[in-house]
Amino acid sequence: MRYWLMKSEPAEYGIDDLERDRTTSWEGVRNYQARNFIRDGMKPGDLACFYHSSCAVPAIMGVMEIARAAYTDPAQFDKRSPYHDPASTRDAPRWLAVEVKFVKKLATPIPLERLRADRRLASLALLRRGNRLSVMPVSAAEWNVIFSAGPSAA
DNA sequence: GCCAACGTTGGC
DNA sequence: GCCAACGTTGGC
Repeated sequence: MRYWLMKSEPAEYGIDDLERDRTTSWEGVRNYQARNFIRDGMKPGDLACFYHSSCAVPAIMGVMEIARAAYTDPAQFDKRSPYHDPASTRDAPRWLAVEVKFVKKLATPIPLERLRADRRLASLALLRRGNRLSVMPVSAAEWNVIFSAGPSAA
C-alpha cells in the first residue's frame, strides 16, 4: 500500500465537503506527472493526505482513502467545466480521475509551516522548491512522521 | 529541437 | 495583489 498527498482549494472543494459527501470523484488533475501517479501508482486502499492549498493557512486537513482505481475523467469532455480539454478525445482520453473516500478530519490541521519546520520531512515532495503537483507520493516514513509521531520543530 | 512568450499554481 | 517557479504552446 502506498501513501499520497492531494491538494484542493477549500473554496473549491475542502475537507468538510468530503466529510459530507463521504466519497467523491477527484477530477480536474491537469498535469501529466500528477496523472501518471494516478494512473501508475494509485491503488484502492491507498491512503492520502487531504491538503488545503491557496488559502489563509495551507495545511494537511485529514486523510482519505483511494476507493477506486483510475478511470477516465469525465470533466475533460464537459464543455461547461473549467476542466474541459478540447484537445482530448473519447478514443484517447488524456486525463484520469480516482474515487476517494473520507477517512478522518484532523482535530488539529498540520500547517505547511509546521511541516517545513520538521527536518525529518525535508524530502517531502510538497516542500520541494517550486513544487506545483496537485498529486504526489508520500513515503511510509514521512507518513509516520506526519500522523504517528507528529511533526515537530526538533 | 530550440526557446521566447504566455498561462497557471500557490505561498506570502 | 505580487511574484517566483514551472509547464505548455507555437513559431521558426
